[in-house]
Amino acid sequence: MSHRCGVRQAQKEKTRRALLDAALRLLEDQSLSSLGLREVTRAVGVAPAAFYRHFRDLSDLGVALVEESLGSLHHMIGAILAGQDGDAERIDATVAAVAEHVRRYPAHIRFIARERHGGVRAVREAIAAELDRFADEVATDFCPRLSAEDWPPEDVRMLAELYVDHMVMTATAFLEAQAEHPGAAGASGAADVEDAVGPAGAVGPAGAVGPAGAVGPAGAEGAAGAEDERRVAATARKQLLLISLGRHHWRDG
Amino acid sequence: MSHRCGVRQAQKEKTRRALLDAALRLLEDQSLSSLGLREVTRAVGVAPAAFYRHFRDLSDLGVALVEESLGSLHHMIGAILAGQDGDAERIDATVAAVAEHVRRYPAHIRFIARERHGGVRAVREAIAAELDRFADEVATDFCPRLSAEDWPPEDVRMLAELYVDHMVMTATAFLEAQAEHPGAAGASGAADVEDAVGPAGAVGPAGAVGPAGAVGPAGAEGAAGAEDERRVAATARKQLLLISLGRHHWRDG
DNA sequence: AACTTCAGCGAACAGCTGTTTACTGAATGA
DNA sequence: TCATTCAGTAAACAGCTGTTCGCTGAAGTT
Repeated sequence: MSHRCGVRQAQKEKTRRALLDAALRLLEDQSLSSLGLREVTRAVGVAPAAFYRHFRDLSDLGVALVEESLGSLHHMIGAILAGQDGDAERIDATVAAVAEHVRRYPAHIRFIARERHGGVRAVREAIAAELDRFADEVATDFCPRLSAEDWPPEDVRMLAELYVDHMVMTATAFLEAQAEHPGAAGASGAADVEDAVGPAGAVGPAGAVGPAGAVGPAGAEGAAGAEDERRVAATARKQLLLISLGRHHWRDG
Repeated sequence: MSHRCGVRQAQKEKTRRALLDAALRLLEDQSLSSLGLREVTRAVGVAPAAFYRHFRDLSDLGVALVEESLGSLHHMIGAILAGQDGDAERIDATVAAVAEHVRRYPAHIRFIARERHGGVRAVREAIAAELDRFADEVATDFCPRLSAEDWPPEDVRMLAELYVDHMVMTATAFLEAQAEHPGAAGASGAADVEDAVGPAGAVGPAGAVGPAGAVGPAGAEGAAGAEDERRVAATARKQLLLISLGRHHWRDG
């Protein structure tokens, strides 16, 4: 038995992905501790027992979703901090990047916002650990600029945590602004779940239950939503500007 | 029928309180959307059907909890903003007040943190509305100082939102710091639930199930918890100081 | 004293939940 | 080619859920 074969592992990964995507979609309307195992398998079209081939628990699935959801954000932040432009420009780029990220993966950041203080301990701790790593990253990326001005490490850390928390806050504010006016989102991030059943491939009652697709009429009504979004962006920019202002005068006394 | 009688209304209010308290206690370990109606009535010791005499839904109970939880905070903030001391002193007083409030009513602010982005729409909206009122209050209390420096109202609002969000963040940080090391909390806020059964007063299986009291051994191990709490307080103070610094230089550039 | 109100009761309802069991049959490896 | 692995199946388990029903008896009213 070679440890990596191919077709078999690929099909398993396929239904694993389907389970994750289905759970993420169901979690837009409820929280993880109220999500049912059968609910997820029913949405995918597999037997309830199949779930245990991939996850021990629903909280296990939740932890996997955490790494996935914050992993995508992880890449974004590196690109932003690399931009060595002026103060205001970097702020603008940051806010724009967060806005686009929320527009592209709404379910991911909704999940993070909802479960950060949610009812499942393991997921809470996973999110906290990942956000801590985020703060580390921000701190080390800011350190070269700030240590030259005699910033003690603990103050750098304090600033980094403020930035990370503010980023999460801004992201959820964008989410709420967009949630009230659906608008037209691009790739919803969740691949189609059809024919992920597996080898046995019984026709079964898969997908016949109801909650398959059905995103909505998707009318062209992005007017009010765009305005709300712009208001959130303006507030976030000003808040970051104010923080930057305080940062520049931090070591004055 | 006089609209206020006495004994009858008082007993009804008594079990209503018991339901609210029991729900708040159960919500320390799970989120509202996973809380069961029977779970609450069982904890109080009443029949499931009795629930409907007081609330239409569990989300209805949730909205009631929101007003109660944030109402207590509402009083605190007025006292803080009344203190006209210097910048650093007001910050110290604020952080200390938040810390004590969290120590006194942990379940309240845990509920707010958990359900602010939770799975129940009505509760989310109630919390958002109440936090908006908070921001209004902060803005109008800060306005006399700032409008003298030509602050436009929208900038005042921006600052107020930053303060409110930071307060919520600080409160949840305190909560997590205390949650890891239980320590000895004062009044837990939840009155005893015993003999709130009602007129019929059947002996029944009330409280015999298990989750009645049992807070824990409550050993004297407040050392590590106090240190974490002090660290959170120090960070919060510095962040508020940095924001104040930015606020003073806002109208310069 | 007779009458009305109404908070709480017990019982029953259909429907759902997580988990275990023994099984099947395609992909894999010798 | 034959034996093995193992992702997925159907069925059954006990237990729980929200909600509705008619009833009871103390509190309140006239």
